[in-house]
Amino acid sequence: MQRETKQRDAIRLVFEQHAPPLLPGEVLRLARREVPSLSLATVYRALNALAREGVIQPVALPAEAPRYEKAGKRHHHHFVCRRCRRVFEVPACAGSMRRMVPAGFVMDDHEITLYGACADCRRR
Amino acid sequence: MQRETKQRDAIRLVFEQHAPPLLPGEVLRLARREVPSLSLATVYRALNALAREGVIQPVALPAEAPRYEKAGKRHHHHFVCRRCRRVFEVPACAGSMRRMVPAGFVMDDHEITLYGACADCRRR
DNA sequence: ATAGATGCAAAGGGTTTGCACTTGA
DNA sequence: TCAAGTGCAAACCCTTTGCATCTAT
Repeated sequence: MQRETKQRDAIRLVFEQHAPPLLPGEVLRLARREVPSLSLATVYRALNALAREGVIQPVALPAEAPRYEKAGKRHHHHFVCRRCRRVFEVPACAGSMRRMVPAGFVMDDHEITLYGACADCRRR
Repeated sequence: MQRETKQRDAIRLVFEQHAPPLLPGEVLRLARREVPSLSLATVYRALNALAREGVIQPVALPAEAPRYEKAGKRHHHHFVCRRCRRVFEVPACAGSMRRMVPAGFVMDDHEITLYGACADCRRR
């Protein structure tokens, strides 16, 4: 990503304006507000480039297609609502994971995903 | 899955003999030892059926294709070795996840995945 | 001017499905 | 016997890629 184009600006803007991790298709839909001619291929290319540059980061959730969110957030995890399928940021962490690591293994990262019903779906 | 066929027996057997979560392709390879003519389509159909029946359960790991393992194991999580890509069972759990749940949300399940180097890869 | 970026359509990789044939009960 | 199960190939869905065109520098 060496040039500044209106497509890439639009895609970067989407991540500035949306906190939850987004699917490529959602990025396309949102960025088309700025650039209606935007194609999905360009979105994929931009997502890969922006991720390589560290502007956004991939968010892999179990049984979910890969999403992306703005990079540089502080440590957090995600909550997946089983009803509306929305993904929420959870600013907390469980801590004590070190003791889960089997003897002889070395852990360098961990991922926690919570499942359940979000507040909105709960009310209904 | 109402009939007993040699294909399905072979697939069930694979899960009896292999603890770590398996990919469909691995199931095919292993089950072909019993039934060489086995097709991938049959594996997929059997995996879906066995999962529906609760004989096996899907194991969804972030950024990994869905795997399956024998159902009924006690609560555990998984460790993914970044070097050899093998998946290990971790019999422990971090506990204290309740406090991560945002106000108004209800959590009914959680998934923890640890990443790093397994003992074998560590030695090298 | 020209290398990089875009859009389209085709190609890939993994999973599912339609259909004729086979087989368990 | 005959509905359920199998194997094959085609269909699907999502992501990547080839290529002609466009455009930022």
